[in-house]
Amino acid sequence: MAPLSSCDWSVDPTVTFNLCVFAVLSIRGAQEEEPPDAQLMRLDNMLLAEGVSGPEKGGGSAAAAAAAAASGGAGADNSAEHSDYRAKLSQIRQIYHTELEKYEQACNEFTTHVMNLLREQSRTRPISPKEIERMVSIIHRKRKRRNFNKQATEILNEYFYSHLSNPYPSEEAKEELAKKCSITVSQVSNWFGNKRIRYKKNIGKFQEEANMYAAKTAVNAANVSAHGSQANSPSTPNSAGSAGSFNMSNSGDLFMGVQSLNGDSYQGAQVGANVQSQVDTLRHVISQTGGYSDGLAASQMYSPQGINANGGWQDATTPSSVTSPTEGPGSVHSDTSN
DNA sequence: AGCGATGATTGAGG
DNA sequence: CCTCAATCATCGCT
Repeated sequence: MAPLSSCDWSVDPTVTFNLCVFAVLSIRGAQEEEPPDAQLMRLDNMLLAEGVSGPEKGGGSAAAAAAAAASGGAGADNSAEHSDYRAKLSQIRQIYHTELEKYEQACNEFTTHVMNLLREQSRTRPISPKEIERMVSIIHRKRKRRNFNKQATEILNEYFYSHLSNPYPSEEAKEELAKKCSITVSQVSNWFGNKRIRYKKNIGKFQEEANMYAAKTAVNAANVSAHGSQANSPSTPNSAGSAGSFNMSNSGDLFMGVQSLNGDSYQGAQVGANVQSQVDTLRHVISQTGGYSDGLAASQMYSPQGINANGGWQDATTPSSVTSPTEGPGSVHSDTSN
């Protein structure tokens, strides 16, 4: 909260830089923009249809005024009310647009300032155009937490649960996930970090979810490898976001994750493990959904095998570390670096 | 308003 | 730099 105020535009650019980005972005409470999310799109459309394409609460002076106007104008005579409303609306619209203009101008100013800083920095260290571009895109994005949309969450969950034995996506995988979910790689990292911890903390709570995604993954996999019968995909459109597109290259994870609880032990049988895992998963899920799945018993069913007593994921060999350094230095948390 | 869920941040440890 | 763990801040539902 507070540290933002300590933004100093004249110190070492390297440090100052990010601070300033944050400062400016949070100071201006202007428009909520760039909603990758359907609900916001709807809201935007609504406002558009209303004639005031604008912000919601908070910085939305226009919106507030609109509300005031609406309630104030009500109760009057019909025709008078009408013209009154219209006048106020246009007023609001005007205000909105001037504010918007101001905002954009400030935004541009800041952007050029940032670019100047970057140019300055480029004297001491190499700065790629890509980096500059990224910065600019950061500036133009509103920073406020938003839940990921359903599809993104589904994609992430599918990956998580199908790699339950080692839920550490490589840099590459992260990038792919990020692309699919329309979020940044850092967000993917955050998500997995949170997920791992929260899952581990309360496995029982996630049982249902785990089963659900296991089933889903199994079904998808089954569809994909549906004995080569192409074009026979049943009504499941299997939209771009579904796990199928992950190649299931590693469905062995799912295999391990699920089956070791039955004591079955085709451990080494890698041949056809793909299909085997699907069958297993389905069987498991069926037995779960079909009968007595209760929290306690369930909590032993799934992943625990992957987690050791220390609370680690047994083989914490994090492959993500130095796998494909597409991204050089400066890869921090949060989209600051993206 | 209260509350749980969830995305982001921070600090420690490797 | 990554992960974990704790924590914060906001969302979204009731």
